[in-house]
Amino acid sequence: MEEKVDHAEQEEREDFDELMRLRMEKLAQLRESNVEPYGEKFARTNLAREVTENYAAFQDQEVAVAGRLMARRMHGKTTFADLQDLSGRIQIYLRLGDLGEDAYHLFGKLDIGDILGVTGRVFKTRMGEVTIAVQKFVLLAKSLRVWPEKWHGLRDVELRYRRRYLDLIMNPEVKKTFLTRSKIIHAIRNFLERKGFLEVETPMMHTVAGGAAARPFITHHNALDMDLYLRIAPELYLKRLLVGGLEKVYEINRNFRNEGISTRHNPEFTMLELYQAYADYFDMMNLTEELISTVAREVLGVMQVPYGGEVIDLTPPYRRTTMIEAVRQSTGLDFDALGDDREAARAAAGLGIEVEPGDTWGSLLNRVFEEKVEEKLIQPTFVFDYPLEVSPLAKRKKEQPRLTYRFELFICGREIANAFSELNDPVDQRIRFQEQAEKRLKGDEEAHMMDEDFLTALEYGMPPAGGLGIGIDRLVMLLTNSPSIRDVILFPLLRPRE
RNA sequence: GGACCGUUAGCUCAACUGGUAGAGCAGGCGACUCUUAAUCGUCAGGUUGGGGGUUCGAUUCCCUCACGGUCCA
Repeated sequence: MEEKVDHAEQEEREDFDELMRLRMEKLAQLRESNVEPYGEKFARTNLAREVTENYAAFQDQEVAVAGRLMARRMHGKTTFADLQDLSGRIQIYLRLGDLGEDAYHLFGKLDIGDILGVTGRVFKTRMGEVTIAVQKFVLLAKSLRVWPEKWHGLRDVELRYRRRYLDLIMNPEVKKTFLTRSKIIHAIRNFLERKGFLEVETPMMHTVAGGAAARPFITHHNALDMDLYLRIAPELYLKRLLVGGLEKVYEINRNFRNEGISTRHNPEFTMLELYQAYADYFDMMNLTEELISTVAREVLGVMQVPYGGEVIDLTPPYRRTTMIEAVRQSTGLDFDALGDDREAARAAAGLGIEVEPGDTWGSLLNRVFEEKVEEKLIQPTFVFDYPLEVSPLAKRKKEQPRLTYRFELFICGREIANAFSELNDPVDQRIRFQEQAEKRLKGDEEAHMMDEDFLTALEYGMPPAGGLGIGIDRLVMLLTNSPSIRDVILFPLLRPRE
């Protein structure tokens, strides 16, 4: 066999093994016989599933479908093969007599993974399978790589993430999960649209990383010669829009947090945040219930969803409890009865909680809740009235000033939503920032940064408002019964190979 | 960051207590005009993740590095 120039170049590639070399040779042979291996537009008439599911309508009709060659069964002068497109698979049937010597021989030279367009008449085989008797076919893209095995598919978790495109083809449930994810986000947008919320986009690159307790990623702007932070939350910009009179706004977009990776954390993740002027956190509870149950109904058609070993009932209303009450029920410890930080420290230590020097009544209440209660909240539960110290952007509770008008929603022991009556008192907000700044000075890298520009906005006057954040990835995990956040993010962050 | 588990052919997996690295699928060649994990024959395919050590001999035991998974922080 004569060496082709491009072929020789390709051979120098390290990952160019024997099997790929064979496919490159086929590619050269195709071009030699005037068959272009990378075709152009193909006018398909139907998706595979439309044809297989409506045989009565398609019987004896001519259809044109396109897809990837996933299996081939050759019997001398006839061949069966499976073509897979977005909708699913359909069997195709080719006969030497129908196609002629050249075309039939060409089909024999194709490989699993090649993308084809076929035209033919729909019929049913003796075994009852809806099949296209191909009259002509065209090669639309030659595949140079060997595809995973047809029966066991692609199992290797690392390869599934690194080559998600293979995962999507080989594992139908993966495609289903991401289609569901898309429907969920679509349903949320529709819901908020109906409620009169305006979708906005706020900066992803911040000069002050605010709105959450988290370490940011740092990047650099060359022309301005300054460091910028990838946002950890859009909160402070969305509230500026409340000052600007937009009244009901939301954003669904990425946040970036420079933290560890786990089954529940990816460094970039998708968050819904919304703000409604003249509302409070109880309005946000109602809205949260309505949103989640509406999405479940519209996307899944059911209110009971399996997750892990549990069945979660998303039918509103959800259980509501204060944090103090939740802690009392689980541990018997009543924080209402604890007078000061020292008493709280003694009581928390009695529960086996490790008490640190700077701990206060509020920080200990939060810690006891996180360590003793959170994981037990399997069915949807609103936990409200969070301690002041851990809620620097929430409005202080009038009759209990160590608490705030804040709640989180827990499902399957995980935080799904976080909301408050927004702090709109600029003087109080400044004090909260100053307290956070002190924590930063003491080495707490997750403490909030002082944001003068945001304070300026508050000083102009922000209407009282309810604000809500929902972690979209975690919601999708719940609604698709996915154990890892990597199962609902198409390209989760991985260290590069080699 | 820590603990544990994993990494063998393109893919999915074997290989006992340390003793010549195998199979299926995919691939090449051949046969076959309703198969569907098609079938039959035949051939080829390996730096056992990288490096080091112990040993007459290492996929196997030890150390180390890389990547991934699970749990914990």
